[in-house]
Amino acid sequence: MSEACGHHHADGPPGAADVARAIQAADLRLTAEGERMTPPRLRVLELLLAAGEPVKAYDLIARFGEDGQPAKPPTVYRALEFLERKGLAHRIASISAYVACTSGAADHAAAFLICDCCGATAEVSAPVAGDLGRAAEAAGYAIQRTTIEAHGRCPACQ
Amino acid sequence: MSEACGHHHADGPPGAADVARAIQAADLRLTAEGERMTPPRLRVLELLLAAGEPVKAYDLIARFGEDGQPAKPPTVYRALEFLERKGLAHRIASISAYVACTSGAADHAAAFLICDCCGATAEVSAPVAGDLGRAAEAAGYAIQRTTIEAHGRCPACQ
DNA sequence: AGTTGTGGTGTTATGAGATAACATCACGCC
DNA sequence: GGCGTGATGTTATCTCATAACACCACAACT
Repeated sequence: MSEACGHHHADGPPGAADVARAIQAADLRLTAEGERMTPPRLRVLELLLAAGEPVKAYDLIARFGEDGQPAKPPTVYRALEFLERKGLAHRIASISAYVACTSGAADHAAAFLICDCCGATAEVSAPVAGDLGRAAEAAGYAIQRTTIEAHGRCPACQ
Repeated sequence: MSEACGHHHADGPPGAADVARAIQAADLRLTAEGERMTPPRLRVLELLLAAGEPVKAYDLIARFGEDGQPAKPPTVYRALEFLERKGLAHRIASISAYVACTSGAADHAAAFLICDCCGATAEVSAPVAGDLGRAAEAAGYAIQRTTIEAHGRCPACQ
């Protein structure tokens, strides 16, 4: 995904300390909500956080085992569904990939800026009340969730 | 796709006359641009227009032959890619489906309101210059294309 | 008319993404 | 201890999409 172009990119993956911190925060939040951070969920979240960019489901499946043993697809897909439901991860539909949430908010709509050159993504808060909301209101639609993804070039790749 | 709920829905599929009109307009525009409206492209556009709602690729494949003979996947996917490139159809990533364009504009970014109950969709013009554009500018991203899809309930299904 | 390049189509095969169905297990609760 | 619920393990399968290659149509040029 990354390094499709020859550029130098500043944002490397987060260090182990960052990952640990995010895991702990997630753990706390789940416990507070009466949810369980089980081993497969933890593992998938770990992989997403460590990647720091969108990851394909089958890459997660391949990386799942500590020893290189792949997981079975449902194991990972179930973890992803849970993480997404809890707002800890997001699916990026336009590239069929998954990414750890970088917003602190518990339950939120997200939007993404995706670099087609290096794969970097930036999560921004979804403009729920903005233009799209107005269009929906005009058409009489009651919106429940949104998929908002913008593709282009990140600052480093321009 | 439609009729998942028991409601009555006003917007039926367009009649043959509407389809014919849209086809002719598309044909004119392609000719003007030096592109060819070949049989498979025409057939796929016809199917999309007749459906009047998002259609799965393999449904197009199944319906392709006049006599019930399915097409080969590449035939339909190539037609879809062409139609999308020319702005005559759009892919809706969040449900992996395709829909005929209902905007007259030749080359445009689109956004969709999708009813999870009955499958109805409304195409609205993408808010390129709006919130998302501002977020992209703030993050230094140069946007090339967008995927904007809102899911919820259409007026009839609420 | 022959030739050649380009873009489109037909066909086979396979790769990539996701889920259904069912057995089993862990845990809290009474 | 017995039960209900939610999570996991496992097998199989389904859906979505594209690679690769042969062949064909058509325009442009000579």
